[in-house]
This record gives sequence, C-alpha cells and structure tokens, in this order.
Amino acid sequence: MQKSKIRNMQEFSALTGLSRPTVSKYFHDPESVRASTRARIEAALAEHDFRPNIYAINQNRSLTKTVGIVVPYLADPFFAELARQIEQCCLERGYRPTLFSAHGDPKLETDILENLRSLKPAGVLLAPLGRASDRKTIEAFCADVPTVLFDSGIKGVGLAFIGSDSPQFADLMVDYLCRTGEPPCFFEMKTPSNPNANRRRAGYIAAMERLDHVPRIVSVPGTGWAFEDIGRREGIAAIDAQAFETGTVLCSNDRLAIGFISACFERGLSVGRENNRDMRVAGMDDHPLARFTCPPLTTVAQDYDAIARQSVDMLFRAVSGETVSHEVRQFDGRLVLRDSA
Amino acid sequence: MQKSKIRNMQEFSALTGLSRPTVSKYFHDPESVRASTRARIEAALAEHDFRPNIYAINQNRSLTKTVGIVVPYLADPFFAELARQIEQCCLERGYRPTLFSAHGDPKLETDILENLRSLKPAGVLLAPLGRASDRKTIEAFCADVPTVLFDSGIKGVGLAFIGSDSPQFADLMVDYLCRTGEPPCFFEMKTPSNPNANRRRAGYIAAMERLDHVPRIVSVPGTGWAFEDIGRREGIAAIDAQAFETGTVLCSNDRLAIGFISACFERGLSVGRENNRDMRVAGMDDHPLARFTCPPLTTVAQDYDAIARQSVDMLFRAVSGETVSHEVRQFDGRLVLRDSA
DNA sequence: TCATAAACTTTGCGCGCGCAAAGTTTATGA
DNA sequence: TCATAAACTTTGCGCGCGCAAAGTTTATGA
Repeated sequence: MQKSKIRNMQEFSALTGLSRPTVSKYFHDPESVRASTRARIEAALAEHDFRPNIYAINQNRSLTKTVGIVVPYLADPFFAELARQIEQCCLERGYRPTLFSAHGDPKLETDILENLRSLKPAGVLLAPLGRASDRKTIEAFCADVPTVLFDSGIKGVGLAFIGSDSPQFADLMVDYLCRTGEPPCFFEMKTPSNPNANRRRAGYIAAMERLDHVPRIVSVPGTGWAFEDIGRREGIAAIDAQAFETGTVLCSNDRLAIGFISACFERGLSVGRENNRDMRVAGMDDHPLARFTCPPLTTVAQDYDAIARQSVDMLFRAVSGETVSHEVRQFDGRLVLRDSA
Repeated sequence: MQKSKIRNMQEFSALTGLSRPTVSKYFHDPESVRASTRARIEAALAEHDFRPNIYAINQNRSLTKTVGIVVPYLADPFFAELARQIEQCCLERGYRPTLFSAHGDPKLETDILENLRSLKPAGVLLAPLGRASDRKTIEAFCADVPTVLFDSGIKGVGLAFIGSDSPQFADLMVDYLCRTGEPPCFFEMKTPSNPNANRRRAGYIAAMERLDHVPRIVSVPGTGWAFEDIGRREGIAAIDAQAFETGTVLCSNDRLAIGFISACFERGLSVGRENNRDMRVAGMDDHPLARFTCPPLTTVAQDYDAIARQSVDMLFRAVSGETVSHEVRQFDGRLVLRDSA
C-alpha cells in the first residue's frame, strides 16, 4: 500500500481498466459486481489506497449513510453504554453513527439538532434532555428528519419511542422491599430533569397503595445532572432532618442512590439487607457502577440491549420506507438483588 | 420562519437581491460584508431558513471545519468529561467537533481513524488505547492528518502530546501517605491498557526509594477496561492472599480504587485515614465519582481544564500554519485529600 | 450452439457550492 | 468634490461524485 496520488474515482478506475460507474457501483455495494471485477478493484485498492470522497457522495445522494445519536449527558455511563450499543447496531447495518451529547444544556441540544440538519442524516436516535428541552425545536426537528426517541419520550413526537416501563420498575422494587421488610420511602429530586422520574414516582405511589401502605415521598431540591452530588448533599440534609419515616429508601435512580449511600456513610448509618443494618437502600437503572457501591446496590435493571436494538430496528424500518404509525415500546425491568436492600 | 423551498444558495441570494458570491462570503464570515448587506441576508434568513449544503462546501474547500475527537473508552466518565471540555473549546473556535470512542477495542480504533480520513478533518485530538493500539496505524494516520495526542502518548508521534506528569502524581501521593502513616503498597494491573500506568509505577518506586522505603507492588491479572471490576475481584483475591504488607494501598488509578474499596467492604475491612481503620486507600485521577465512594477517595487530581485547553491550542496553532516541532507538555497533579487516606 | 440475461461501458448531465478575475458600485475622508 | 479603497457583481470554471440511457460484452443454461 504505497502512498498514492490518486485524486478521484476516474483516475482510480483507469488503474483497474474498468469504467468509473462500475467502480462506483463496487463502492456502493461490492456484491453488485462480478467476482472477477471485484478482485481487480480490490487488487488496485491494496496498492493505491483510494477512498471515494464522502462529501461528493453525500452531495449527490439524497439519503446519506449518516445516523445521528444524541444523548442528554454523556458523563453518565448509563448513556455512554446505551450509545455504545446503538453505535454498534448502526455500524452493523453499514451506517456511520455520529454521537452528540447535550451535556445537560438545552441550548446545546438545540445547536446539535441544528447541526444535524445540515448533515442530512438518514435518521436520528434522540434521547432528549426532557423537561429542559425546547419542545418546539424537537417537534420541528422530528417533523423534518426521521427520528426515534429513546429513554425519554415526548408524547406523539418522533417515529417511535423506545424506553423502559417506569411504573413497572417502581412496582417491582416496592413489591420486593415490602415482601422482605418495611415499606420504602421514595427519594427523588423535586424537579427532575427526566420525565421518567415522574412516572417512577407514580409507579411507587400506585404500588404502595396497592399493598395498603401510605406513600412517603422525600423530594429534594437540586437541578441539573449532577445526581450523585444531589443524592449525597440532600441525602445528608434529609437524614439530619429525619425526613425518612422508615429505614428503607428507594431512590428514583441509581446515581441518586450512589450519592445517598455516600450520605449514609457520612452520617455513620450502615446500609444493607441484614437485620442489624440501619438502612436499606435501593435504586433503579442498574447503572454500570451499581455493583461497586458499599454495599453493592440492589436495583432494577434496564434492558440496555433491547432498547438499543429496538430503537435502531424501528428507525431503519421507517427509513426503508415502511410506514410506521407512532409506536411506543416500553421494556420491563429486571430485579437485581445485591446487598444494599 | 416559514417552511422554505429554497434549494440552493443561488435561489436564496435571489431573494436578498445580492449575488451568490456575496452571500457565500457572508456564510464564511458574517463580518466580511457590509452591515447593510448583512442585515438584508439575515432578514431573508429569518423568513426562509436556508442553510448552505455542508457537503458541497467541504467538497470544494481543502480544509473542512471538522475536528475529530477520539477517546479510548467513553463509558469512563473521566474521558467523557475531558471530551466535553475539548468539544467546548472547538465550538468556541467555530469548528465542528465529532466524537468517537474506541470502546476499548483496537479494531474499532483503527476503523475510526480510517473513517476520519474520509472526513478530511482540519485536525484530530486523539487519546489512543495505548498498549493495545495498532502503532503503525496511528503513526500513518498522524503522518497524514494533523493530530495532537492527549492523555496517553506515543513517543515522537503526532504534532504534540499533552497529558499529565505520571511520576509526579505517584510521588505526590507517596510523599503524603508516608508523611501521615505507614508507607503504601502499590496496587495495579499487571498488563495495564494505558502506558501512564507504567510511569506511575516507576514514579511510585522512585518515591519510595527516595524516602528509604522498600517498594511493594501488587500486580494483578486482568485485561480490558473494566477497571472497577478488576479492582474488586482481584482486590478480594489479594486481600485473601494477604498480599499487602502494609495497611496502606495506593491504587494505580481511581477506577481501580473504586473497585478496591468495594473489595475492602466485601471483606469487612474498614477504610479511612483515622487510626482505628483497617486500611488507607488512595487513587489517582480525581475521577468524577471519586467523591462518592465510602469513604470519599483521597486522590491526585488531573488538570482536566489545562489538558483540554492546551491540546486544542496546540492543534490549532499547527493547523493555522505555525510550524510546531513535536512538543510534550505534562501537567502536574494536585493532591485532593478526602477521607479514605 | 445460440438465445438471453447479467454485467459492464460510454456518454453526458447535474448536484451546490468555492474560487478567481475583471468590472462596477458604494462608502470614506481630506 | 473627488480620489481611493472597500464592497459588491458578473461570469465562468472546477470539485468528485451519482445517476440514467443506450449500447456492448460476457456468462449461463438448455
């Protein structure tokens, strides 16, 4: 593979003795040319290292092979992991995933969508910021670009919404906690970024009432995406204020729980499922680091794989012309028992 | 801003009464046209929402406004945070950052660089996988595309290397630990992914010898990027094997330390700087979650901001024609005292 | 051996811009 | 008021491909 001075497909095709359109066909789909032709092209390729100019390709093709992936906060390993799986699915289908993070900032989310328009992507997979998102911007974007929402939905917007069944998550954990000890209090942010948080609270309340317990909700202040920090700081404050009426706390998500366990430690409260512990603490999500808290966190696992796979499936079904009516798919969580509750 | 049917810059310029080259000039730099002209264009823009076709622009311009950012493992919030700051710096300069993660996979790293070539980026900021990287691929890439390496360097490759002074990190922490208690053992992976790990070990050995202590290194098996998992699993094994000759353990990085603290908890060992604790545990990096371990982790902070800013500065100085001889810049760490050691 | 289909070639237009040269209008300041 | 510079217009070429139509070669199978 020597340094080549091939400037374009015309020059390259001359080296193979084939015509430019045939070579073009090869790059579009190697299987579409005769095996002998393919061999000639690949032999030349091995020597001269030519690659078609992607900008020239995309200029003339109405649909590019780009897929946009937008997440609200990439410093959260939950989204990093989900994005990784989605990227993988796109690559398998021969598309080029391009990853963006709004870093918790609605202005940046708007800018990203603005940018994505000019990339003319075949489709976009978008996990919106949620409450902070500029709803109009997202609606307008979804009207112009085939978009599947994941993780956090906006009613009626986009080709589809793929996420988790938030009330079921809460129900599952409340049921487990009540079965094995006293009923849980619910620890959450008063103004959560993510709309799933509201559905989790609703699920908690419904489950508690179903089991004939009084729901006890501790809503703490704090905005933004530094959930662990809020969990710790406000957890300490809530403990000091004796806000929890039972020694069992269900946190609205794992990152809050990581902070809350840290708060318990700070205040000398032992955490665990054994009878001699001061607190039981549970979360929801099965965050990648949930296994490493002290003690390891009992939680409800999101089905990362199903969410990633379904989102991508749904997008490509729509992109390939299948008329999809707005579909909503919410996967069940799976109880993960560790030592914290 | 009504739905427009403007197809190209020619049609758009007709609406403004200006010529296409003038409008083109505006999009390249709004300040380069008369204020009255700018106002006319912006008025039309408000009504018709035209944006130049980015593929047509990039096809004709030798230097695109794209900047590639490549990190080895995005599920590590350390890299997510670094990437965020670098993105920010690029945006401020009017470039479009595009983020890629090798997800710990050398094959994917090679694919990403391959892809980046066709994007013809103005420059690339690359944190290589390290030991697992295909060195030849990276060298060849750096020879063709202006590239600054960060976090993890490869000697002589790229326009520059910006990272941390790894030996200094170890020195700082060893000094502190010895001053305040017994000398530390060093806990690390036998075959670390990241070359900084080797320099940290060397720094540990040098510091221990300087202080007239015998270096005691516990190298554990395990490959890949699941550091917390390795820290926990192998930490438990090492504790059980009584591998640590003192009760003070300096972990090669914070993620290992998070796993190791979890291992201590599992084995009923209390961690902390107080005299009545079984172990003191320290890390290096100041990982975003280091504040939330139980107890909070004493560590050496990387200067995220300086690394991000310097990397981007260096890249753009080279891109703008300044001939830069291969420069190496390694920032000092800052001791962060919390409760774990 | 020959009809037929598949694969390929040739030709030429079009995409939406950048860019440069030469000419024209507009603003600036003494 | 006028020279001069700055801003703008007009014209036309070029970038590296996609794409389609019409013609030619090659493979396939009875």
